[in-house]
Amino acid sequence: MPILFATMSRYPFTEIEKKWQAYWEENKTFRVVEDESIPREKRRYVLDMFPYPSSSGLHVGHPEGYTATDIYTRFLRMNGYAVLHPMGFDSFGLPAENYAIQTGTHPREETEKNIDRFRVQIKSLGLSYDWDREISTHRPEYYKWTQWIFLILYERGLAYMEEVPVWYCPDMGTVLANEEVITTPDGPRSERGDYPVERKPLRQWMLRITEYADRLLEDLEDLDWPESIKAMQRNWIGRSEGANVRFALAEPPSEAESEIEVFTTRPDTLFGATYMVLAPEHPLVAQITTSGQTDVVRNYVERALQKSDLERTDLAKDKSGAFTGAYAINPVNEERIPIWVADYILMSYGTGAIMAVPAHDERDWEFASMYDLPIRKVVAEPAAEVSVGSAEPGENAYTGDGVAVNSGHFDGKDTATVKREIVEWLQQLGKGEFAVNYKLRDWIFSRQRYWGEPIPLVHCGEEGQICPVPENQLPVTLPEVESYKPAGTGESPLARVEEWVHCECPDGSGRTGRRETNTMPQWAGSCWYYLRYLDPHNDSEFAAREKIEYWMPVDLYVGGAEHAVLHLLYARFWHKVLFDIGVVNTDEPFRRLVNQGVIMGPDGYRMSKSRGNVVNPDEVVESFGADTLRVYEMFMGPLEASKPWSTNGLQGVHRFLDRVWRIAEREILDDPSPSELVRLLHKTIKKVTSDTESLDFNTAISQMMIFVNELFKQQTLHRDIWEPFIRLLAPYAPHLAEELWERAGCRSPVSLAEWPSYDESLTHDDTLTIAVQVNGKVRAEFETARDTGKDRIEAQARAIPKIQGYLEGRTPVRTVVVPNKLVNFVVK
RNA sequence: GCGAGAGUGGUGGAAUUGGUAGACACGCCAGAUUUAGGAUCUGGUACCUUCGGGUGUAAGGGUUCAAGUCCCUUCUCUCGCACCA
Repeated sequence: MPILFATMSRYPFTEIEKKWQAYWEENKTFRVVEDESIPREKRRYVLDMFPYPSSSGLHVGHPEGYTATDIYTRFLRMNGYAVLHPMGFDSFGLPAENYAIQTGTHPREETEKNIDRFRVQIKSLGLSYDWDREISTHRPEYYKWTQWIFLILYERGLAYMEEVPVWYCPDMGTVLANEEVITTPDGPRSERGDYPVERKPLRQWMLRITEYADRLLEDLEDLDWPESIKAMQRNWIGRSEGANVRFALAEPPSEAESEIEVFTTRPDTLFGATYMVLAPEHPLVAQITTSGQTDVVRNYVERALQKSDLERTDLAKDKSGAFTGAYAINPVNEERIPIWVADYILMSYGTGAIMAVPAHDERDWEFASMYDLPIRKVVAEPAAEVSVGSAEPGENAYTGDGVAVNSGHFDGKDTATVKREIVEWLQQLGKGEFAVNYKLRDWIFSRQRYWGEPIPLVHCGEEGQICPVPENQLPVTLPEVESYKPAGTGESPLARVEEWVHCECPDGSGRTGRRETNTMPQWAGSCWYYLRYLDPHNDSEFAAREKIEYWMPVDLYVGGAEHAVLHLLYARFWHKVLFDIGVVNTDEPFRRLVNQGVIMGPDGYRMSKSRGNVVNPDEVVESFGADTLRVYEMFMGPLEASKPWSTNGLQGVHRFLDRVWRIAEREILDDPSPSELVRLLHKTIKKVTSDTESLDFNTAISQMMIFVNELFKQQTLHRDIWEPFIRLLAPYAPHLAEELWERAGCRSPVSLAEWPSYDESLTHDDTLTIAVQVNGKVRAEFETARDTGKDRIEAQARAIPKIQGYLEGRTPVRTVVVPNKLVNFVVK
């Protein structure tokens, strides 16, 4: 299916675009320096999510966000702002390494090649970046500071090593974070590369992001971010309040293991706990299982551990479990309740054990029904009569709030009160306390890969004491290796480079040490890149304090929603750590966030190579020009909406720019334009100004089209409207605007010209149309002067013969007059 | 199931604080130009109509002089999370 068609254009866009790109580059038109004479409120930091330089090059999704920020940046610049608008590359990552494993070429080679190609492509779009600030995360000058930040985390106890069950990918030979694993019909797989992954306990570097959970949650409040993204982050952090409660074992296997601790959000239902459940991985399972139940339990646990996560978490499947033979004592009523093991309880959440209250939890209800366990109602629905007789379980679990029943001296109290009082009581008994739990886990930070930042630590001496590499020895650079394949031992390829691994301990003791061979995940470099742009060539600091003060925080951050949780949460976490040690000036990095929508293929499906519906921006630039691509992508619809690509729509935009070109072929006259056109210009300036400011680019373009259509109908062209129009067009179609500006004899570049202003009085028409309604239906219209008085308008409306016909013989009820809009006669 | 967002012509989409629904663009129709096609230009284009008008913003109800916009109920779609105790 041909996506592009040849076009007969008389507008020499290729020539124009090359010319002005060269001009901007030579003159460093968009270079920005910290100038203290520019007041704070006239500085802006407008940021794009930097790309991973993949081998397939730019796709049409990239120009969407990049054009949006570019238009906004150019607009601000023309309005006298100093704007920091940088670009760089997130250049560590798996695809380059996988390619290296296959071909033997150094990932750096492939990466640099891709970066060069990306840079050319990005420049061909006429984006106004300050290229002097370009960064790439794989360069030692950059990752020196990524390592430096890691050491801060390490020194503050936020990085630690632990043996954890992790997702291990045999094909890639590496560990992945939970977030990098996706559930598929074929079981859990890696997000990147789509390889199967499995659970395996391994020693890993972890980052204590959970320590920041509350702040990451609370500080979302004040951010100007899409509600959906905030919701996703809240959900991911998953804070829930409740209590930890300890149940004594009826027959403890040992002194040390005499109780089971559970987390519950419903301590008020404690009297309804009729059994307990342990996760199959729970360490107590083996200890407490009675001899008679050993075989059953062992079989069950083995089966459960072999299940993929999908099987285990499939909601549709029936619950399963096994009785351990052991009993626990409910602390509130001394009741003996059975302890089961079941895989609907996850070891990774809470304490890996629960008290089951089947009457008030759907999952427990289902399980209890299946295994015929007792169900006791302890919360009566508020509407129901609270009596002993109504305290029988219904058809389903009742999970709402209500009034306590069957709960000893708590009977009759409402859920909120019981929650509080029961925990206070448990506290006195030493059996429990209030507790908060999070879904958020600590971040598994190490990867057994080559193409990432080496973790700058050395394991020294016999005991393997860990010594950080001091700042003056950073960066710890990647050694050359013979093979990029993982060591196969669960270690990275770096482990095989003996001369690199063996080193002197950096503490100066002369001991020998072994370098940490794990590398950081791809997220590391992108956690702080927005700070490096501030001061990209500084080799004594990650960024100078004055420069941070000058620009931060980021005023507008635009990128895809796919980074809603991971990148944005990690970056916020690192930023808060940097804030805590006092090296950045704000506790949040990105004040305002906007997600551009996905551009779908012309067939309405997500673009993919296999579907063959991928639109290549290079081809669009070649056939229609970068300005057409820019304006079209912005004209498609609201920035945040996902929308399908349309080649016809693209041609429509091209036609618009071509018309502008043909208007420019007229002789420019210095006498004034017809007043109607001047009015239209002022309306256009007003609308384009406010729409550009609010990122409503589609409607701004529509207004420019209206203006051009009108101007096109005129036979003449006057300077008084043409120059302001070119300036309006400049952020959108910068190449064309530069060319027209030069041809109009103005001083280049228009990119740095002043944004046009408008005269409010010229944005309104002198006469306008008033609609006349009878009982809310429009029956007539008439023209009248602007701001005509209410009485006069009503009289004019009443004088219309047709309206008289409607009013005759009817009783007037009231008349509503909205000045400059309408008259509504209400009659009976 | 939970959370977030969205339903407007043949299509993408416009519509200040409630105030003439469908801007702009695509597509389509007619005409001009052209040897023809393409390109370009002009005009038309929500639906129904007995040409008076009537009906229309997912469906139903409500508030109001007036509802795409506010409220309630239902349905559908997209995205995210998903046995989180």
